[in-house]
Amino acid sequence: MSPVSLRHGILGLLCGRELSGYDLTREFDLTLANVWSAKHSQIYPELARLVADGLIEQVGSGPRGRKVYAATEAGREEVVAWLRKDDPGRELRVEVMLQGFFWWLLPQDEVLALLDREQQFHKRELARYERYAEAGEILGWRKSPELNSQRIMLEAGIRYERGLVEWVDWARDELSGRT
Amino acid sequence: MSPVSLRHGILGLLCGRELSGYDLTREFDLTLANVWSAKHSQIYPELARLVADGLIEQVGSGPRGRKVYAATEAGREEVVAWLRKDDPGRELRVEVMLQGFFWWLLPQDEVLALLDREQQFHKRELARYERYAEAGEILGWRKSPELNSQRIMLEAGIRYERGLVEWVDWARDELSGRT
DNA sequence: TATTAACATGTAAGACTTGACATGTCAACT
DNA sequence: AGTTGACATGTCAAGTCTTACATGTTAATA
Repeated sequence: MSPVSLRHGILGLLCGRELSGYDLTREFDLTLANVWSAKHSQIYPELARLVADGLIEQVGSGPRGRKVYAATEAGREEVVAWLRKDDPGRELRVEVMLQGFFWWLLPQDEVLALLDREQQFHKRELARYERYAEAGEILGWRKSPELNSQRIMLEAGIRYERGLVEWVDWARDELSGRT
Repeated sequence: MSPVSLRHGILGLLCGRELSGYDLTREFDLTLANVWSAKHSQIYPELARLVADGLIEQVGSGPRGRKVYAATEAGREEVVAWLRKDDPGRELRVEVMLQGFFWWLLPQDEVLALLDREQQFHKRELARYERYAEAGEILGWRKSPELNSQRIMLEAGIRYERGLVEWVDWARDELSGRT
């Protein structure tokens, strides 16, 4: 078997558009990386496997050896089956949150500094997402179903970041001996 | 090098309490799994490496071959250094969120059903966390700094789950052609 | 007293991911 | 004409994680 979610991520993107390995890499970096990251060193071999399995096919080529792929009918069916499967993974794996469990080992002022750092990070992410949402509002998310799904996931990101920004305020209060 | 975050997660727990491999496995399952999961098959070998590196030591034993460990001074320093490192990982890797990007491939009624499923899941998680928070409120989080850190991370979980529950409402609205 | 469930530790193969290595093309600028 | 940076594809070793295998003990219950 090949990397199951990565495989389906690639396949899903190729259901919407024709893309090269390079395009896919950028797509993962720019948008999907927020929930599932992948490097080109994983993507290229997977493309070869997907072709071998008849789930995608090369539909064109371009300068610099560029190869463009699209999902086959079998590929679309595979993605849909994946979307319908019973229990998709919901596990998180976030180092900084693991660290949080051990913050009590640091002096309080350092913890407060770390909380500031986290809040700044999440504020920046939030702003980035909101800019992106606004830009999309203008260009029109409703144009394509693909963009619509993207908008919905972007909203999840916005709420995630907003939640963490507010969480830091709460944590600061809690630490600084709020009554 | 050994699994860096796993190693520090174990080490962090052993800074607070004396625990066996079995205890650590349960601890990961019960609380840490929400941000970083680990199986016993990873934990036991890592314990051996940590002993070899002088970061923990066996401080006791019990029935059924139970071995109890605690962090050494060097181990504590290692954790603190880890907590102070510049950019801890913040990447997420959530299959169901990846799937969301491709929901447009399903008919709308199925997407609404999936959203329901997600909301139910997150409502249950939220309830579980809130029960846990309440229980802790009674028993007193402020008793130990370790519990205090745990409470702060629990709050992050509560806000995370609450955010996703509310996100589903938003998404439902968006899909069902809100004006 | 027999069975079951929880306790307890470990190993190994295979799956997945990362980071480094490796190579080469094309367009724009100096 | 030379340089730089973005485009573009690929491989490999090492690190990380999961699943299944493997074994044995202790306490509680039937």
